Amino acid sequence: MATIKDVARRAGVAISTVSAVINRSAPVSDDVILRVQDAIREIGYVQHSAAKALRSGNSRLIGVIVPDITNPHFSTVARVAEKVCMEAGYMTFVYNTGEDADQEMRILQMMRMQRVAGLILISTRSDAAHGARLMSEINVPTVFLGSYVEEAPFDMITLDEDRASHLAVDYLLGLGHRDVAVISGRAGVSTNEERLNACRRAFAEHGLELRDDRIIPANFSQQQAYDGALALLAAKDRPTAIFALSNMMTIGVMRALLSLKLSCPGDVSLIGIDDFEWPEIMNPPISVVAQPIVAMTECAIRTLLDQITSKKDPVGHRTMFPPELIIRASCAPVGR
Amino acid sequence: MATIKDVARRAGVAISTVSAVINRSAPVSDDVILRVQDAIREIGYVQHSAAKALRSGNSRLIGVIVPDITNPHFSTVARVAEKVCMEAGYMTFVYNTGEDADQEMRILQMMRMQRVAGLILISTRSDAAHGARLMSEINVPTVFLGSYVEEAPFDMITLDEDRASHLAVDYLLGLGHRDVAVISGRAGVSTNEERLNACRRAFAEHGLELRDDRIIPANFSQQQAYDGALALLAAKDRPTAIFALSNMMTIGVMRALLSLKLSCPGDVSLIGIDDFEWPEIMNPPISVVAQPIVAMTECAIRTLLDQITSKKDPVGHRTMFPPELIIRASCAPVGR
DNA sequence: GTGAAAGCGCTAACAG
DNA sequence: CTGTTAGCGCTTTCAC
Repeated sequence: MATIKDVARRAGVAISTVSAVINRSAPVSDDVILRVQDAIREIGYVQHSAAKALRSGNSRLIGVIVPDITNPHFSTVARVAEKVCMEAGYMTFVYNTGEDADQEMRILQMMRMQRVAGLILISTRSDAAHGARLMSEINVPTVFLGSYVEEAPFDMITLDEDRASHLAVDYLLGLGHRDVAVISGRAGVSTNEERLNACRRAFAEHGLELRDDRIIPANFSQQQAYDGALALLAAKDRPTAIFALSNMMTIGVMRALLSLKLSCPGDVSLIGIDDFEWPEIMNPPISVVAQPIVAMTECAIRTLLDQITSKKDPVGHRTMFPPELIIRASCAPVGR
Repeated sequence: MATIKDVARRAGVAISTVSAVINRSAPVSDDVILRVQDAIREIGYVQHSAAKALRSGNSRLIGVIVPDITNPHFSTVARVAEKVCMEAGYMTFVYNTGEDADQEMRILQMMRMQRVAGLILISTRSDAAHGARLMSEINVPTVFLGSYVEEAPFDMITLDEDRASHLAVDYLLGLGHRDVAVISGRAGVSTNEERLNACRRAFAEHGLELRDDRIIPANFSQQQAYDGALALLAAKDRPTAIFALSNMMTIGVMRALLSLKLSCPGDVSLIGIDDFEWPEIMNPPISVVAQPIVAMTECAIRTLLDQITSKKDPVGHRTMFPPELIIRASCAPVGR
């Protein structure tokens, strides 16, 4: 492959001049710029990122770590991150943890080997012990997206989780539901804890209580939500409404409803957090509390890029985005 | 950041010894291995991929280029590629073309800058002119997944497209349908051309003809399929069945059916290529011709890794995977 | 404006 | 088995 040296020889200039032309890092006469550009085209020269990164100490690589790219929520994150980063001259490395903390650490290690300039992290756990491991493995600007981790004082971009749960619970209670079950995500993940605690608070504000046996843990997993909802709905004291704290779990509940031939919202009302791309083709079109994930991702990348550029330490600042209640056809007044 | 030099000093050995330990590239006494590993741990040394790549001429990077990661079909590709590559000690760069040929070229350029060791490519076009551009931009082992490109003699892993269309058309005709519309993908993409031509053949084999005005072009786009299906279905001579040549287009047709309040399969039968992850929550559960995308992706990566290792030129060999007809609730005998 | 030269962190060849 | 050394391709002083 052609090197910068070949370009210099071909254009009849010095190596440093070629570099100056490529990077616009020093003034060069128009005539020379043209000669160099011609030479580059003629011999098909392409910069060698690794060499550049090695010498300059800047990889211009951003790592994006998500639980599972197969979840539409996270593939949107990946797509937006790619776009915004590319516009800023960075490339993205998107990797999946599969919700596994060890895998997360392995990926972090790879990101370090690649000397990424920054990290967007959707972590697998939020506890302090995990934060400590994270801090020992991360030495670049990082921003948390959606969830955050104790003792890891990076900036974070999240949904207003409290408001998200309130929106759903208030809606359900307003419809007259009193026996509501909550399908909850992974214990120890901030997203889940905040949503769940907000549910408890929302019930309390109505003088009601969210009983522990009405909280069905499902680890953010579609399958576990299905299993949990199946057991819940097959019992004779089934709830009149279900609130699922994430998109995949909402799908799991829908499947349970369907396989039990229970009508929704006739027999049971259902609402979830996270919107779906084509809700109208679902049976039934589901009411949700949507999060503005595109805007959140853009904000996360911008925040990260800022931090990389400014080289100032993060302060653990949290930016919250407002959720939106979207009413479709999956909830009805109780006893209808 | 610590370098290999620091490790050597700390362990009291030569740099080359450290390298030998890290890469297992030369025999080293157990005692020394331990000392080196301790030193690595103590000072938190992490290999510098860029330096290693520069020196060794091997980036251990694989580029995966897909149309849109937001499409579940392609996010599965990304996920499987990541997994298989990681097991083989490679990292993946997943990038989206957005079905845009210029963007594809831009990505290819970036991949070249990164000196990727190989490429999995789902290209935006299949014509010879595009093939020529591709050949001038690609200088590493490459395998096409799903589609292929004329004049670009790389190995390819695809579905048995002929059989896929036959499965769907034979099924529909067997149900008595005679007026069937086909929602087709992007003209000039091999996948689409092959599926479409196979449709024509399948009709002919039944002594029927697939009229051109029953082929609705929709560029593999959900929105265009929706628009096309809306016009098609609003007309008074609407077809009794629709065959959509990809998952997103199937969704578009479903939305059109729903917004016109047409019953499926009561008024119109619908079948598509590509399976959905939770068909039961769709309204109605859709019958499809599924492709074994996980196995296909694994095969593509293995083929690529083989080629990288063996350093022998690709021969343009095509491996085809069998499609499977999955009957659910979206097709009924005509006139029911 | 241009050119020479040092060196980023690493591998691999070679001499001990 | 260990140590020395020459670059991989590039950026970046610094002298001209």
